Amino acid sequence: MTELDKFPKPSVTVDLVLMSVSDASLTALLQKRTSSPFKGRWALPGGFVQIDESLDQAAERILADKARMEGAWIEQLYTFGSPRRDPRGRVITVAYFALLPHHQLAQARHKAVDLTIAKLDIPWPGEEGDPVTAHGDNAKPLSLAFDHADVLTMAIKRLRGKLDYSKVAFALLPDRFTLRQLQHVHETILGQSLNKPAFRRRMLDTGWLEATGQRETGTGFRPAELFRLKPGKTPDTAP
Amino acid sequence: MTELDKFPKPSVTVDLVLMSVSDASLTALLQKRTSSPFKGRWALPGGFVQIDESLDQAAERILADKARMEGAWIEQLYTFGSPRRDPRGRVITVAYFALLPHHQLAQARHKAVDLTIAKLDIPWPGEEGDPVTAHGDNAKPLSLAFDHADVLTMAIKRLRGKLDYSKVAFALLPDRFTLRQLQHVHETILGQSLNKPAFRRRMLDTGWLEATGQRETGTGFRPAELFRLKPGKTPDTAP
DNA sequence: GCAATAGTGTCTTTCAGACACTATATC
DNA sequence: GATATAGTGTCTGAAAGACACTATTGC
Repeated sequence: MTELDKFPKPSVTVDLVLMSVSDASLTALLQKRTSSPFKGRWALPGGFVQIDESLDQAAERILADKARMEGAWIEQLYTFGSPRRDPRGRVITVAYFALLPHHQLAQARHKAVDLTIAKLDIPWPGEEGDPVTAHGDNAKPLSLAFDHADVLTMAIKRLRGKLDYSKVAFALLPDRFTLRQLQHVHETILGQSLNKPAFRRRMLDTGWLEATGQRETGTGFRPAELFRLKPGKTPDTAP
Repeated sequence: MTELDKFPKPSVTVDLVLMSVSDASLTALLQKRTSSPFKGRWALPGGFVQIDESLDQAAERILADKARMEGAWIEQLYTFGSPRRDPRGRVITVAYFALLPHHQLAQARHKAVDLTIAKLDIPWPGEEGDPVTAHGDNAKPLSLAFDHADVLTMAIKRLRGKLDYSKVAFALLPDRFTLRQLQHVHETILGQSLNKPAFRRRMLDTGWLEATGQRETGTGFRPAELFRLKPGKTPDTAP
C-alpha cells in the first residue's frame, strides 16, 4: 500500500443523469441541495463510490437508493475532474446516464420531496457548445449545482450520437410501443421532425422489432400496432 | 473537508493509449513494468493524478513525461474502476487515448529502454466482444498488465466509431499527406479495404481538405498530390 | 516507351425524403 | 359516413460501390 499512499487522494463520486422523454421534451431527474455547497440549487443524484464496489455497482446503487428504480439502461458517460469543481475539496465524479420510460421516472419523483423532473432545453440541432438549460414545472430555469450543466450537455450529446446505431431509444419506451411513439422519442432527442415512411422503413429494416399483433387502445381513431424489441443480445455498453 | 473524509478514498490514475498507424497496422506504445505488480508485463504509460491538476492536465503531463511528445490529439476514453484491478489497493484509472503520426511515435520509443511499439491485432470488423491482442517486433504476443487489454479494446472501438464523423484520422498523419495515405489510415483502423473513388469523393466533399499544390517525392512513379487539413475549428473533444 | 500508381467518368445500386394514396379504427 | 391517424406505394434525388478508363511521373 505504501506507493499508493505517497499521493494525496481525491474523493470519487458517481453522478446519475436519469433521463426520459415526456410528451413534449427530454427530461432529467434533479435533486434540490439541502446543504452547502450550492444549497438550494439543483444537482444530479449522486454519491460516493464505496471502497469495495465497482463504478457500475455504485451507479446501480445510487439508482436504487435515490430513485428506487431498477432495470434502467445505464451506461458510463464521462469523468469530470476539474480541481475546483467542488468547493469542499478535490472531488472527481464519474457521470453515468440512465434511461427510463417516462411513467417510471414520474413515479420516482414522488419518492422524495426534494426531487423534480426538469425539462431540458435542447440546444439547436447540430449546434456545438451551447449549454443545456433545465426548467421546472413552472418553466422557470433551474439553477444547477457544480458543473452539472456540463454533465447534462454531454449526456444529451451522447444520447444523440447513439440514437442511430444503438438501441437506446427503446429504453425510453414501455415494453410495448407504437412506431409513432418510437419516432416521437427520436424526434425529441434530435430536436427535429423526421419523415414518417423513411423512419418506419429504417426501423423495420434493423430487424430489432417484433410485431405483437396487439393494438393500442383508447385512441378515438384507428389504433396503431404495438411492437416490442426482439429479445436478443443485451444492449452494447460501449459509448 | 469533513464530509469528504468520512469515506476511504481510492487512488486515481490516468493511463494513456498512445496510438498510431504504421505501414501495416494499428500500434500503441507500451511500457514494461519493472516492479510489482505485473513485473515484466506490459502496461500503458500512466501516472497518479496530482491533487491540484485536472484529468486533462494529468494526461498531458504523462504524455510529456513518459513519451516526451506534444501536440497530440488527446481525448478521454473511459474510466475503469473495478475494485480488484490493482492488487496494491483501490485504484481507479481514467483512460485517455492520444493519437500521433507514426514517425513521431517511433521517436518516442527510443526515449527509454522499457518502451515498445506494439502492433494491435484488430478484432474482426464488426465483431463485438473480441479482446485485442498486442504483439511485439518478433510477432510474439505481449502479456499485458492490469486490465489494459480492456482499455485497448475500448480505444480501438472508440477510434472506429469516431472515424466517420470526426477528424481523428488526420491526427495520425503528418501535416501534409496524400489521399492514399488517408485511405490507408481508415482501412487499417477499420480492418477492411475501401473503395477508392468513393473514399476520395467522400473526403473531398467534407470540405476539410485543402490541396497544397505540392506532390510527394521519391515514389518511382506518378507522385500523388499532398493535401492538408484546412485550418478551422479545433477537433471536437466529445466522445 | 514501360511500369506503376494517381486520379476520374459513369453505370448501377441503395437508401432517404417527399407526397399522395389506401386502410381501418372510433364515434 | 365522418374523422383522424395508421400504414404503404412510388417517384425522386443523393451518395456509395464497382469498374474501367485516362493521366502523369520516374526510370
